[in-house]
Amino acid sequence: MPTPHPQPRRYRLVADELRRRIEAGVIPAGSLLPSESTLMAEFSVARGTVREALALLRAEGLALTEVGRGTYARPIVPVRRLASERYREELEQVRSGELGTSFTADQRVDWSAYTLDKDFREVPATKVQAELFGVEPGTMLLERHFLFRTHGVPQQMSVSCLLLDMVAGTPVADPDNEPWPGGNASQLHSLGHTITGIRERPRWRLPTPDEVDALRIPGGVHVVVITRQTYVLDRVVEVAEIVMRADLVDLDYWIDLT
Amino acid sequence: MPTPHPQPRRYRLVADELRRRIEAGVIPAGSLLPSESTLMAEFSVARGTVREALALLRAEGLALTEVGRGTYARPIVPVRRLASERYREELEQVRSGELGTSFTADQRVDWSAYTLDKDFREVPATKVQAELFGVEPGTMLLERHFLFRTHGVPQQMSVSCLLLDMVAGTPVADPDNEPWPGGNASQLHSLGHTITGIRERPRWRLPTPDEVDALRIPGGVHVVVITRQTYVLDRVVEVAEIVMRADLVDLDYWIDLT
DNA sequence: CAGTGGTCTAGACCACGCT
DNA sequence: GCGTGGTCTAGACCACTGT
Repeated sequence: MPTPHPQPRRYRLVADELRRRIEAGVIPAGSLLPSESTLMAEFSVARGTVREALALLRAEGLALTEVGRGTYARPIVPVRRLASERYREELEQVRSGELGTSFTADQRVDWSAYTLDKDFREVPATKVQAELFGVEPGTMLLERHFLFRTHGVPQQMSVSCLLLDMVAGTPVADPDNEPWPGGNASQLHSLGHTITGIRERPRWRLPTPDEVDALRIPGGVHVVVITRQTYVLDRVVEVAEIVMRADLVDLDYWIDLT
Repeated sequence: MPTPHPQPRRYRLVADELRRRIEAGVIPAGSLLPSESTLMAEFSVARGTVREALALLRAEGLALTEVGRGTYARPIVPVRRLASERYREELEQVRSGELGTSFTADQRVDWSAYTLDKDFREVPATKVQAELFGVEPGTMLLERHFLFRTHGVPQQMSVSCLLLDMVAGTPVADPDNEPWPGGNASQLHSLGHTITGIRERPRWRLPTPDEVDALRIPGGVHVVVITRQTYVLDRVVEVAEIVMRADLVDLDYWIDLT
């Protein structure tokens, strides 16, 4: 809808003023904006106009809306930096055999605030999954569905798949062993596979209704979806799809050229 | 706006039906959807309801809208894979001293379809720029604004900054030398700097009015913004911000753990 | 319960793209 | 000029969240 109407465009004026107030701190982060009816009165516009202004602010990531409560300025939330280097750190741990020592102990302490919903299924690979693994469609996979929470708040959904004949009968296939100390790298190491590389393909989209529900995503917030392939040499040993609220993460990739 | 109204919700029904038609190929990619007034008649709903349905399809990336023309199913467009490995390839070229030979020649052929708008400025570093470079705010920078086109179609906007006292008086500071064979890596190599790493931080947002204008972004399409820092050892030698239509690129990062 | 946002209607005027 | 979407109004009923 690239720019008709050279005139005022009232919904823009309303949005501009609200944006100004939010950025100036007149409306502090996390606090409620005036209600739609208040805004109708203040700016002398119809409700539809107010709602268009609020929709714009939501799309810009400046405001969130909850039914029955109101629209509020986006609270300042701790953003999780998702740096590619975290994989290297995980692997260092595994290689040095230091699981269960200081670093892992620290992790465990952090884990006290974490809870994990898990659901393991054995399924034949879909066409997409097969392509990502480089195997024939129908090859059996162990599909592991996770929902991570911090202090009870849902943070991340993921589906991680392993080739079933690589894990069947091992502790990795037992959901009771999750969360696994040292994570994926450690898990694969226990199966005799040492990760040599990871490929990540991030994209952004609207959340599905399932995701809105599971992650309690407020109106106007998008999700980041990362498709991850874990490699041992040229072989893909794990395929995962990770879904997070886009406003809670900050992707950070390091490309080493030495 | 997480899900009130357990009932039909008409705009959803309209959107669902249109989505079905698009995915089934009843409405081929690139072709126009029925006009809003046609949809009003077909589904017996008010115009606002039709517009909400179309807004949803736009937000999902399935439809694009152009004023005076209509709303059409997203055409199938060649998506550019933005793989991190491309930096390694550039660097290989530079290292092997093969600029001007086959590979570069091929590039040049490709370049025949490219045009580049450029605008160089000498500016003091803003706080953000200074932080990215690791220098004091106010340090002079060469700010290079580029707009890339393929066959005349704007594809990518970028602003690439170099430390002015590193480039002043060199061919790199002359816009007439753009596009530079071999790209950034080659350019920095000519200054005696061999790149050792790159950090990229991708994010996603609505386009600014400037971006809508420069990149001719249709309604409902977002942009990917990549903040790039080019490193020589621990020193940042280039900082760039790259803006592309989100529906035309596919980010692909490889994390080597060997 | 009152107040919030979510959905929907039925009008209206305007700027834009085509023919 | 006609049809397109962009904006705007003034109503209405509903579900959800609080008290």
